[in-house]
Amino acid sequence: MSISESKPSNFIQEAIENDIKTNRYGGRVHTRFPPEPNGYLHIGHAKAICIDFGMAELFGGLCNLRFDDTNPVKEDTEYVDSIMEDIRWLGFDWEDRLYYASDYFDQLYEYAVELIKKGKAFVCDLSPEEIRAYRGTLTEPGKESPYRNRSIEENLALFEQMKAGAFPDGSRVLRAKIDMRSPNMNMRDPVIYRILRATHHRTGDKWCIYPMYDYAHPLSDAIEGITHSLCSLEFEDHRPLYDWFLEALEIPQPPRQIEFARLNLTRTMTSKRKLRKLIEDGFVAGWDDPRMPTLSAMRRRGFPPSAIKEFCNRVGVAKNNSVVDFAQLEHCVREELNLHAPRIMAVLNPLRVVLVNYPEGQVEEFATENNPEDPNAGVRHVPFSRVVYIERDDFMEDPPKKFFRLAPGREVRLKSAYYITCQEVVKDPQTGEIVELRCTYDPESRGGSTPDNRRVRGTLHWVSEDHAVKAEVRLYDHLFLTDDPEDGGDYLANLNHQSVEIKKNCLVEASVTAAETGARYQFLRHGYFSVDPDSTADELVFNRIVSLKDSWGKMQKS
RNA sequence: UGGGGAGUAGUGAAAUGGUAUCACGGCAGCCUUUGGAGCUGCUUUUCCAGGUUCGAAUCCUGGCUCCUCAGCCA
Repeated sequence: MSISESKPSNFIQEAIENDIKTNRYGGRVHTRFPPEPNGYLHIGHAKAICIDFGMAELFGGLCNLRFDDTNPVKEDTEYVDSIMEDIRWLGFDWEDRLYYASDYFDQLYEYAVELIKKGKAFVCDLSPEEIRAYRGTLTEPGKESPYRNRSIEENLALFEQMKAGAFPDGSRVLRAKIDMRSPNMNMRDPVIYRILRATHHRTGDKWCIYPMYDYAHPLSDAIEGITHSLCSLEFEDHRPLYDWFLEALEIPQPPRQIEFARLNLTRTMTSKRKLRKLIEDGFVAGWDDPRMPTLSAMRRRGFPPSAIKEFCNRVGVAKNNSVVDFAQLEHCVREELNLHAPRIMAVLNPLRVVLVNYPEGQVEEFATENNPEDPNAGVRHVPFSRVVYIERDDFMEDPPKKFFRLAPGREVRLKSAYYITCQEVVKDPQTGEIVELRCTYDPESRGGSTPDNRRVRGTLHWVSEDHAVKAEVRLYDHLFLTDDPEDGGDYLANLNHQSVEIKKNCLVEASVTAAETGARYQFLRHGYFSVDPDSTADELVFNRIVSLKDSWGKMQKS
């Protein structure tokens, strides 16, 4: 099956197909992903990346990475590196096509001179406040600047002086001469160059004038030979301006801007300012705290990049503002990990179990499958002995009807090992807390089944006391309690104060001691976990990526 | 209230004048050496009102609701 058949079609794909059919760009498809290096990429960017690179891939075209760095006061090279890392992690490749809008500053300046010569741009001396006042409102037309009809020669001279640093910051701008009466605010003689003395992360102090996005973007696209410039919906009413620059400068085969709705997720906030506040207030540890919606956080948490890509494919491409259920993402993560994550046994809340009739000092090894979904994953051997630990939640002294696990007098299976029956519950005389279970095992049930084929309802995971290793496990939950973090108007009020639970004394199978950072496992009956970089030679630290679906847990809640 | 967009099950998407389809979620059942996974079934939809048509989610007219634009941000 080809890629185009496995994905539902969308309007952008159709538009590109049509352009190919009509030979609009000589059959070429060339897109670009244009981040501003002013912050970390988040899950919303992942959708844009998948669309930009994905469309090019689908049609055998190319996608450039271009940093849209036209505002030096906001941008930093620190972000450049993290953005590249995130895109690569998602599995996309811009090959040798790494560009910066700042690479084009000279060319962009020449284009501006050309606009002036064509009488399509002018230097305006109005202050920012005056420009705002002259712009008019949504319902009233704007007024033309008194500087609008300067001669070409004067504009040329002034613009050159702007570039040369003759004027203070903010004192003058270069504006496109379009239409102050346009109902589209973007066409009311927009500013295209401003004076700004700031050190640029790439061009240093070479420039004291910088182009605006609306001007730099279409021309950067044109310079790179971009055919389809895909962006989000809020740029829809910038499109006439995008086209205006290309037409004014008589760009042949001008690129075409197509807008799509950005991704929103339930229980997720992507506002840079608000996320920063969560960090500053110490609510999360940083931009890569596994609860954050950034790609670096998702990577640390253990989300497989393929799951994120699959998720982006599934949510589709459309023009309506939407909010996708986080469960959809979790589903993609589980689907991927179910197929590929090796299984191990880990006990998060250990309860000691002594098998009273099992010989002291004896150790057996039981073969158990690494992944029942993947026959090629093989088996491993787990050690078993007289004292094991099971999950505290897997025992109840006075169990309700549908509890299929261990209880006094009841028999259950220890996965791949033996059937055991609970004979005695040992409690702390002071607190009444259950400290130990004394059970018998059935030697006939070796490997987990008996000759008489009798059934047991429950199968528990376990670890051997003498062989298990201690680990820290971090259980994550959503950062917000409400689907919409802004519900009620205050996102801080909706914060989930139990969004992380750190469990210090977990016991995991010795087979994972050598696990590398980032390795992903399924902890049997719990969920999927990855090795956090906080792990040391002495102790592994695991992040819960996502839990397994838990029908027992669900029953208990209702 | 000017301009630009968008309205299809709870959520996201498809259907391009011809049986409203898919995924997620929820619910029920089957199966199970993971209460996982898998399988089966159910759940539930074209913003409203007119019109054109044998036939409308799709075309036309009018309305409603939501998003978006008044940075020398991107």
